[in-house]
Amino acid sequence: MTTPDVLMNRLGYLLKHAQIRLTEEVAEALAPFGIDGRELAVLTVLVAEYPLSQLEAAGRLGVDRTSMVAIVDVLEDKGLVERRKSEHDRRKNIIELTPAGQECLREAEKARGEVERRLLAPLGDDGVAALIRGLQVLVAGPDVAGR
Amino acid sequence: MTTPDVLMNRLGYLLKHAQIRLTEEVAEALAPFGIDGRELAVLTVLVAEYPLSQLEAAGRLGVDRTSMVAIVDVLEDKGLVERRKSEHDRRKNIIELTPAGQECLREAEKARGEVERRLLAPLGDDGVAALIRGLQVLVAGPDVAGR
DNA sequence: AGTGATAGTCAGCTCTGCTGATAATCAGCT
DNA sequence: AGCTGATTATCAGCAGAGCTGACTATCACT
Repeated sequence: MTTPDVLMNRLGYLLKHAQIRLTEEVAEALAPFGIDGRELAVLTVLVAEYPLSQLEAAGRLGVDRTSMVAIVDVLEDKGLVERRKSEHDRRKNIIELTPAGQECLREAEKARGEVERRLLAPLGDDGVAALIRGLQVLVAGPDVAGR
Repeated sequence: MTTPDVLMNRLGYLLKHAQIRLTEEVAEALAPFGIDGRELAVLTVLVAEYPLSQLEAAGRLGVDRTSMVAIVDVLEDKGLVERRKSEHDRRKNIIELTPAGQECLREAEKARGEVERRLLAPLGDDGVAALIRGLQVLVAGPDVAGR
């Protein structure tokens, strides 16, 4: 490792490369299911208290509404989700998991969890909790501090 | 915040949005200096035990050699660094900080540090150390566990 | 009926990062 | 010295992700 110490304490460097590493490992683990981490996140968020529209799903994931169009296109081509016009508001596309999508979600989520556990194993439970907590503070600002 | 809890524990979501947030805040803090976080990282890494070539700098930052060309172009246009042919190996471009670059590095680095401290303040010293440690493990694999 | 807002879609732009090719230079071998 | 293969910087071009702006269909309110 030729990375100098000064970089190993820079938050920007660490976040960027941690994400690269995680994305690679997750992509490898999800390859057998024919999806990537971004698509799995969409499948995950679709299981909610009520059926979500594209815009609602996009909002929960923090992606753009126009990006969601392409992602749903791909997932629909793969037979994992279906678009359905909402009966209450015909502007909305309700996105529903197909049975294949539910199966894919279950299995892929299991594989993703194993990757995370493996990568974080050296940290121990306390270390993992502290990492998650730190990232939550970064994402949400100080509001989340009291959780 | 409409983000469901299930996402706030997903490493991928947290890493991505933590990086987005940090990039925004750092960009704002660095705007007065006319550089962004990526360029500041290059300036930082140039201060080393010996003068670095473009390839060496790229290696330390984990960016591609072809990307480094464009970054150095920009920094050179801004008058912060200068390319100089190595005398020992005329294939290499030695990248040197100009006086303006050194001044910019000092001030910008101070501003970046303040942003990080502010964002991480709710965590306390122990929380910050645990976050850094967790990210280092993610980046470097389990080899770093014993540090 | 009419007006303004909302949801989905599409075309097109930017940014980043990468591959592949090229020219200059170096190092090792004969 | 000459030849060969590797290395450095550069450039053109491609792919992915995210965004803006425009358009259509639909809704909510008056």
